[in-house]
Amino acid sequence: MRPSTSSSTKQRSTVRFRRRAGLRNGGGRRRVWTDSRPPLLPMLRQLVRSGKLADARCLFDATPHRDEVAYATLLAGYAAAADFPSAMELFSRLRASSPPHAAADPFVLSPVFKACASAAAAADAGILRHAAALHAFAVRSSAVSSVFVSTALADAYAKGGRLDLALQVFDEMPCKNVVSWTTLVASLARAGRRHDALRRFAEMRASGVACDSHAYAAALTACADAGLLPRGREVHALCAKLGLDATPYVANTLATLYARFGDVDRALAAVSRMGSRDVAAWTTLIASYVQTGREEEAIEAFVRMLHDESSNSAAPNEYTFSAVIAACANIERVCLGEQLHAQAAQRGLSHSRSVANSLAKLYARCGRLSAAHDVFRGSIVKDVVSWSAIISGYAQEGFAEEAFALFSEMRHHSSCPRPNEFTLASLLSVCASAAAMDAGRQLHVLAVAAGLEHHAMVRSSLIDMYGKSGSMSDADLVFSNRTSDDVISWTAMIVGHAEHGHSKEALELFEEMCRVGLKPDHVTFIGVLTACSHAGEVELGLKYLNAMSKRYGVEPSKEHYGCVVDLLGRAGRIHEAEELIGRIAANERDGVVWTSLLRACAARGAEETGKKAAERVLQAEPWGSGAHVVMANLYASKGQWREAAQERHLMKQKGVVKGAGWSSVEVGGEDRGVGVFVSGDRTNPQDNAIYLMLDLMYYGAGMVRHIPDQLHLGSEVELTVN
DNA sequence: GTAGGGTTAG
Repeated sequence: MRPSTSSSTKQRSTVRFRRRAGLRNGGGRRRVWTDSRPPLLPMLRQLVRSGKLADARCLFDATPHRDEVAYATLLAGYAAAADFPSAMELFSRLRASSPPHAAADPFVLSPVFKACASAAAAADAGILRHAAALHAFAVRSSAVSSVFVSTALADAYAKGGRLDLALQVFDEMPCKNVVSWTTLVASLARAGRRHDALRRFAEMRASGVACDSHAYAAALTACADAGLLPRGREVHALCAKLGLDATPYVANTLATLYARFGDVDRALAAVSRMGSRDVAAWTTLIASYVQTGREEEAIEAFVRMLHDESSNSAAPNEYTFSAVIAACANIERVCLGEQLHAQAAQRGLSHSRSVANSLAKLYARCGRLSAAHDVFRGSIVKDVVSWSAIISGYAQEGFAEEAFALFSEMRHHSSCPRPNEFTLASLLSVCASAAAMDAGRQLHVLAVAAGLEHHAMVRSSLIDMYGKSGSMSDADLVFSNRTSDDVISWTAMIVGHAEHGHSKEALELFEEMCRVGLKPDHVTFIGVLTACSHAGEVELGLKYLNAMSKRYGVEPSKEHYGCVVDLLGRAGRIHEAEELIGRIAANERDGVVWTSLLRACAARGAEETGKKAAERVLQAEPWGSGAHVVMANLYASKGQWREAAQERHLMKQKGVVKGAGWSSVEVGGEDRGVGVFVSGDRTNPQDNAIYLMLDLMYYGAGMVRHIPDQLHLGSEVELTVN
């Protein structure tokens, strides 16, 4: 081939690239092409492609004639290896040794920004200063008008947590193509602004840009994270039309979307559309099982994957370990979880953020908060998931103060992760169980500010929090303002009304929920049966219990039977209640249902059945004191003082101690907190003042009505304010 | 010789 031909082809293609890249003065400057180029490039390319960057660098350094193409090739290698320092060093050398236009070449600058983006994604906090300096250079040299350069720059800003700067770069792009649009969509979604991401996706389609599989994958991720199944279905239809639903990226995203909504069949169908199963596909499969409550199958799939590992290239990675450890967490198999912890450590994966996060969840879920805490404190980079995991761990164990302290620490942390729906939901659940509505309201404000108030997870937690704090009107306000429907929000409303004794509202909501096509779950039926119980609607309760499996496909569990046992017992239908207990699977029968029956017997003075129930309670919970107390009361109510005393004696003999009852109250003022009342506690420094106030209160109350003699509370109750 | 996407953890 004659050099002149080769050279002119090169120049034409360069001009074409510049036009496509949107460079303003596209063909304005010329490259100097040597007629007899040394065979540097093919060898360099080969070394870079096989990842031998050190060798590539030796070759590069040993070659006297190096043009921008050689620089760009090596820079691309550094970018792919996420080696920002090397990329920066090489770029600086080019700037120092060549005329300015060499460093301003989009082919050179783009990989430098890409390396920047990878470093930013790896939470390298110092990277933003470099990005800004390079940005300034790109503006001065006009390289920023290349869509390649500006896209990579915007991506670096977005991954470094400066979405504002990224958006600015996007806005100033002279032209956008499918890649820059996709970067924009993905950046917004990653920052938690999923609705904005979807708006931009719509804008992108309207602008006439042809979407590819990358674009659909980004949009589907936004749908899945925003909790928008219908939108996800629409996007699915769009990409299915183009046949893009079988590409691995899209298929995995689709599976995630459906699994997140509990539709394991569609999730599995999506995975099976892929030709071969790589690590990500295996991981998606395992994760789909986990998210749909099929943990055993998840673990089996993981084992199958390990068996395939030797013959296949699909070795589990950090994401896989995350998923399977999460499976162990859900079903509280801490021993298996520990083994996986060791396995991951052996493979050098235990310090990866995702593995650490699921380990924290595992230990927290299995009641080993200190182990969870160690994992959390031991992880070097913490993201919003790490914080949410540990906050949720404390929240689920009822440690409200610790949960809020961690939340405050998170908000003051240097990386300052934005709270998301998981963080808020965990904290709201703590507020709900502590009936701390003030804190709950503040979280509500935070949710609005973060644009998360319409997320199903947040909405249902808000409804639950207001309901449990006693304000059904606030719960109703949140519920009425909903922009989409989900089972959990409806259920929270039903349970809220049921627990407030608004049985009619609860049951009406239930019927309406079924009318709009939502499928009630087992929690919904707890609410329904509680409502029946509070209203004394025995027949209705029995009707719903029978309809559960027949009509709604929800198998009643011991909790449901327990509600109805309680209902029958309160109505005095003790025999039927006893019969119903017989319908609970023997291995599920626990002390709770027998306690319900026992209480009913006590209320009705049904001594014989009561004795039997008490026996069963004691069989199930030999350490418990409830049965003895109730039986003692039963005997006492019938004037059988000797039997009553015998029960008390029995308790003492067995060394059973009734745990101290406690209660809590929100304390306002400067140092807001939750005060805990506990019987027999003398730790409060202000106990004299508290005593005095209590005496005054009892005195006041005594003026109004007679205080029964057996309530010697004045001498027992003290107040502890934490 | 240049830019974007998937799987995970709460």
